[in-house]
Amino acid sequence: MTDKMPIDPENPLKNSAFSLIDESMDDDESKGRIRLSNELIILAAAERTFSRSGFKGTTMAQIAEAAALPKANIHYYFGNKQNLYRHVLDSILHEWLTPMDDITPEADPKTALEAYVRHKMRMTFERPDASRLFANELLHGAEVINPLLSTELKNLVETKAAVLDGWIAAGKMKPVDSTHLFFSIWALTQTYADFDTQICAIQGEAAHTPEAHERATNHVLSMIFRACGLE
Amino acid sequence: MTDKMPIDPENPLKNSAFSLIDESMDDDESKGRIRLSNELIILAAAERTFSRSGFKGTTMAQIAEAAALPKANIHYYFGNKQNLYRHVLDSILHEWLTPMDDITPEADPKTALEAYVRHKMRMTFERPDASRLFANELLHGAEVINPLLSTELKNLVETKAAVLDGWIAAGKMKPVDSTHLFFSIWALTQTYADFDTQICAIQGEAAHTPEAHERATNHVLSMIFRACGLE
DNA sequence: GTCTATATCTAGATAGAC
DNA sequence: GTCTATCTAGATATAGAC
Repeated sequence: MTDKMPIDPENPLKNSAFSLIDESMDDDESKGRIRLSNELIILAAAERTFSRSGFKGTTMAQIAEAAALPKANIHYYFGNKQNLYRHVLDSILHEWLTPMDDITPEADPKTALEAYVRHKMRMTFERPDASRLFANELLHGAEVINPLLSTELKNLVETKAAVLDGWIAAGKMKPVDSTHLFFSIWALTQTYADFDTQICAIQGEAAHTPEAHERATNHVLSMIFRACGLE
Repeated sequence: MTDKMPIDPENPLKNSAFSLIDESMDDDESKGRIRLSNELIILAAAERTFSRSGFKGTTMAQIAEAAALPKANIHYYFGNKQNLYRHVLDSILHEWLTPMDDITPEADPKTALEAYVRHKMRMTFERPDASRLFANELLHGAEVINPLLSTELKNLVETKAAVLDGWIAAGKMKPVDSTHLFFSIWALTQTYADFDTQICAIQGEAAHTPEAHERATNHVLSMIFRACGLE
């Protein structure tokens, strides 16, 4: 399974079932070129800033500075802080909840799990801010995304856990608690973004080199494979 | 290894090497009974409130309400918000960084790791607010505790990783990346507190029953044992 | 030692000139 | 469509009565 193809943050599976935004005014045609470009700049700046300081900890002035735009423009484009936050979360959600697609009854367990874990690790290293923003939202009760978690995510996990149970029943892998295995995969992978501070404190700046990323990926893969008796 | 003995939040290993507080005015004798009692009430209220809403998201008024004391009293006892936060973090740190003591060269790998994992899982379920507060601090760059992480914690992990490497060299367990194994244990255990919202969304309120706690503990133990070839 | 009343400051939001 | 100047709400912190 390749580890090369980078993830394009600007193309998160349009028309996904997951969305926090009410009016689907996503048709880019109706927006001016400048507006569209500025919105993307603001969203990127907001993701970085919210990620570092949380919702309350972030000020509109900080976002404006990060976007190199006057503060009032942020309000002009997104109305208020809450609404901007929802848009940022929405742009992350698609990517976060979709890479499980590889896990199907017909797939080979080792190949499918490796693809999934590698996908999660790549997201962790390429978009750590997105991971931390999502983590922060969960950590504080997920007021905004809870509705989506208990419907879409719940269904998704139940479906995929059933696939794992099928593999186990067919003797293709060792018995594991399939639902908890997903919690474990999320925990093992996302910790490299969410608690990067701690990892850096222990390993130093070297934790950010490609070699360190590969070492981490191999470790996590090994954990999952051993858990499933796949090596 | 027993899973029964509860952790006493009011007795976190006095005289530990880890501390964020400058003046060691911890000698309880010099403080009035009322002051001491009120300080504990405030610290507990602050832990809950900071945990739910983060540092900026928490207001002194919320803490005062949770402590059932007038707002001005919080300032009277702790001076300002920052200082109160440091005290709360300090009271958590001891517990967080010490339960690795069981991991010594002489110990049996399976017994020692099981004790450590069970200890972490118990803390996760008994003091989820403390776990989330710590997670939040890391997530946002650990401005307050970074100094301690890159000294005390770094040393601790290096020492304990060497113990694991010794076990591996002695053929007592399968080769693993010992440093990353600690990251994995922390991630696997703390996820049940930090991302409880997500787990609840998937498993429902049943996630909070003793049976669910046991199921989670067994799953995590199994993950670690299989990773180390200990079952 | 306790708490009410208040000063001060910060940040979200907007009016209105350009 | 852009941005300066300003309003207002709400939070930290404290002065001073009890």
